[in-house]
Amino acid sequence: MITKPKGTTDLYGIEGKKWEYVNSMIREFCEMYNYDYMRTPVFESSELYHRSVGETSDIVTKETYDFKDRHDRELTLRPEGTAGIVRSYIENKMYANNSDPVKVYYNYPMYRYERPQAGRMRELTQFGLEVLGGDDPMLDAEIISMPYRLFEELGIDNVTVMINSLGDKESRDNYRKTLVEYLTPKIDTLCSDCQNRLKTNPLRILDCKVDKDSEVLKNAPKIMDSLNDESKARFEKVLEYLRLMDIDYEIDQNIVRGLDYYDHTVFEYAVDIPELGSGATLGGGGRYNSLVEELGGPATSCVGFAAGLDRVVLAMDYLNLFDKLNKSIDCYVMYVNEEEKMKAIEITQNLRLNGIVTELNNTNKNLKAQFKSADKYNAKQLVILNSEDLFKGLVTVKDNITKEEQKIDEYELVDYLISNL
RNA sequence: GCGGAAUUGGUGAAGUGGUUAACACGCCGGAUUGUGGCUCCGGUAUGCAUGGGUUCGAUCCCCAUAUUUCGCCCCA
Repeated sequence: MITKPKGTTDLYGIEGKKWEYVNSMIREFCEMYNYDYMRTPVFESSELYHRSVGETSDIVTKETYDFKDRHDRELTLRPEGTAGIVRSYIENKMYANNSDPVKVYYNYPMYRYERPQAGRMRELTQFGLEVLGGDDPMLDAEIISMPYRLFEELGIDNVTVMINSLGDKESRDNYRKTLVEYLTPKIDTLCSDCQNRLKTNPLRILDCKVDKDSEVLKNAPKIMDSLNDESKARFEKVLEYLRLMDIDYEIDQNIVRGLDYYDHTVFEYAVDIPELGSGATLGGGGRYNSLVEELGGPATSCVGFAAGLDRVVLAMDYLNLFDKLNKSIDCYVMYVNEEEKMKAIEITQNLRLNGIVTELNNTNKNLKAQFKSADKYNAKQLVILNSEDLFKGLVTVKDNITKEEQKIDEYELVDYLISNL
């Protein structure tokens, strides 16, 4: 038997309904905020991801799907959303002829070569937001507030925004230096992973699960003390706007995010769902004011967010937020013989075209089986055809809740059903 | 990339080196020949993830592979 590739999933039945529900909520929500849908290719030049993500972590070397096509082009399956959108922004000169920022959302599959676990797939779906070409702290607050409200709308209402500022490049470089100077003499007290991180990505030590409670890290210099005045004032503005929008936030100076391109605001959504593990997050993002330039565009300030929907759906499962998705249809049409069947086909199409959610007996079974089938679909009304009545232009309609039954003129069926649903 | 655990019909699962692989749900058929949901009766794995090996004999023991899952790394 051929099995699915590691870390992929087949989505069908009730699981498919859950995803459709979340997707439609995302679409409605983003349109309410006047963000446009944007889609970029599933594969891009490998160079794009190498340059955007940076070489400091394992991401590019170990966790992308790289391949060569038939003309030896080096390509990579999209591992995240931002790089492709920035590439497209530059390539299509979306910065020209537009004094307003470009606001977009996306919601599509990504590919990462990782060891799968629950809620962590090789083919995963991410939903994200980007604002390209806007430096106002108001936009940081907008990007932070949107997912917060969306989670709320979906029913996940115990979310806290964890927020921090890395400051501008100067501030961040200062801090990195200060931190490395502080930690280097104490290197022996760090876990072995952190000893490596000290060289490769020192800020991530703050995030370490092993060392997070150690005295050394508790007494480590804080990033706020390294921010210059301008960066500090900027951060204060973001917080002020968040309060204005009544967003529940907490400052966490250990949030650094993994990638090089972030500056100023960084944030994550912490959610308290025991089944997802302690310290679980539903997504995060931040400001990236240098990425567009690094990829060859004009200096452009941007801020963005992304969340893995696998985790969002899992979280909603644990909170029983999909209960209302139980399938139900308006009407089920029953027949037994061929003459009735032909009429049934006609009637069913007519009902469907009039917006009545209708299923037609598909199995040529006896009536008993058809009743069971109708119940399986939670049909509200049953249309039962029989040859004698058809001859008189009548059909039987049975209310599947009250069990009351009536004979209706076939031409009045649509109106009757609509007024009784 | 590293380490641990798991895999038996459509589903949840019991079980054993030796002729017929429990039980339950679901599904199919009948009691009931065109008005059901309850009940009763019957049928539902030529098969125990895949490929090798050990054995007189393997679903069971061994090895490999695949997938799932837990932890680490990483987390865009």
